[in-house]
Amino acid sequence: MTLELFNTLTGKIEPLYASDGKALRFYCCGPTVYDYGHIGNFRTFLHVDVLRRSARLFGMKLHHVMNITDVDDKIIRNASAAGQSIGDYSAKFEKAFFEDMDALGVERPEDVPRATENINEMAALIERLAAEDIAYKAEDGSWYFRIARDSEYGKLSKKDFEGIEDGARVSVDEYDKDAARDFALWKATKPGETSWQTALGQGRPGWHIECSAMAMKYLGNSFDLHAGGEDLMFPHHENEIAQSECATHQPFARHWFHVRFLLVEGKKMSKSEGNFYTLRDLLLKGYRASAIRFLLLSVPYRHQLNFTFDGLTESTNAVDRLRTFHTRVRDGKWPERASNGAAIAEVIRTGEEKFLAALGNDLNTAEARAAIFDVLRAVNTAADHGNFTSSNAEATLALLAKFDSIFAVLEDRDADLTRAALAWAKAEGRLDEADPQVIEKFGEAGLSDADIDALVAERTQAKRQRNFARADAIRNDLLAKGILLEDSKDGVRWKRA
RNA sequence: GCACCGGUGGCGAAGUGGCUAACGCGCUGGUCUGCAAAACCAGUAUUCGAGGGUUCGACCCCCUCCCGGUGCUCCA
Repeated sequence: MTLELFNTLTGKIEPLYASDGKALRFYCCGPTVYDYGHIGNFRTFLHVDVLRRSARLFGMKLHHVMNITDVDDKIIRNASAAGQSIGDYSAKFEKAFFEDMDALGVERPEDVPRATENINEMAALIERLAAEDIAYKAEDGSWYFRIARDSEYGKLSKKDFEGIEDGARVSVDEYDKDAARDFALWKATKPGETSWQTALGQGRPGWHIECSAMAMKYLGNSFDLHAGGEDLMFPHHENEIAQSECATHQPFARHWFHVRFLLVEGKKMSKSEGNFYTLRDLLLKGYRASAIRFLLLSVPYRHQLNFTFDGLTESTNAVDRLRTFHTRVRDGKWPERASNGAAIAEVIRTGEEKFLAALGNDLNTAEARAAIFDVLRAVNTAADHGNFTSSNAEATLALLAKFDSIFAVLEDRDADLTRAALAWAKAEGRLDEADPQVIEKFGEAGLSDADIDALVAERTQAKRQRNFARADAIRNDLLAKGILLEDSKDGVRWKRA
């Protein structure tokens, strides 16, 4: 079975493979750490995570690189407003970014280089371009890329630049450029701004050059795949290609992967629309990290996803069903033999085939999850009818492990993650942003697991004495506090609703 | 304005030129239960934005229109 992906560069679905026969070398444009990440950012990183996990499931080894942009205009502006050095300022948001990625179950790339630690590589790359007069220095000391020298410019975004007159849209002389579309490689700095002394002069790198320099440093001049949000296609990725290929005269990335933007409640997410959410905002409202992950993955990466609170509730319920099912299969006592164990074995086998085929077909996560729910229903039915054996259970658990190696929602870390978000809000003096019910359930005054276990035991005792009034009172109290009880043959299970 | 993407049941969302239009959530009835929850069973789109066309046959191909979204500028 092969993993095929749409390639923006060619406009076709093509097999993904490691061209060096060893590891899939891929680069993903990482965050600019100037603020907390929002769910739009995370949709991209989540789908890149699915790509990475799928590549591994299809047998590939990985060398995944993601940069951290820790110097840029916004960081400089915000750090100075906060009275901090850009190093301290960006370090705070880099840490927060990875906490959020962990909360969402996103794996760490193999290498995560920072822009500020690769200034020399960037300067060296610009010098190579300068040697061929493709890069030129403007009067203010900034360096630009001469687009006129790149006949292939626009091949990724398929833009037609013929009709666009130089200077028609931007005032050229403001930027001291030879042509309006020439883009900055190196920015001369204003006094007081953080800057680096290099052969290019005193200054700081442009945004695009970062990714070219770091991608090639870790992955070589040519590598397998480059990923990012759809907005990066132009100009960022186009410029990366131009710089890199003009410098090395070799193809840059073979395969380009772009994740579409999401909508929030039907509109583009923006602060002015009031529909802008960070992960932390949602956790403080009481939504679970696992539901957010599942929702963001439930629509394939090339389709627009409309993120809604109803959708979040739906995903919460769907994840619950999967977890309940997983627990049932794992903890149940299943017989060695059953009259119809072979039939369900076949259902599990075809379910796995469908699951892998769906992922292999341009990462169709919607179909992949449907395949798992097909198996879920069939197994529940078989189990209810005594047609489910211990070896069927093993096969089901193996399939669920494969499912979870992509979706990563079965393990329940939600309550801990919500508590961590509350602790953060408290430390930042932002506890007022949390839903009061969330504070009640998960805050320091909330019930601990031990408290709940004690109440559950008391209820079991009451039930044994047929004191149903007391038993139901305990159950209702717990429910009011967001704890849901489930009686079963094997005892009482509880979960946080 | 130019370009691109989408419009499938109450909601979300797959999908294919021809088998009963996946799957999830929700809802209704039933089984189980002291009652619930979980689980299961049954039901929940004669129909895929509208109108034309191509075809033996279209939700899927072509044209027109309507609606929503996105890009063309910093943005995941």
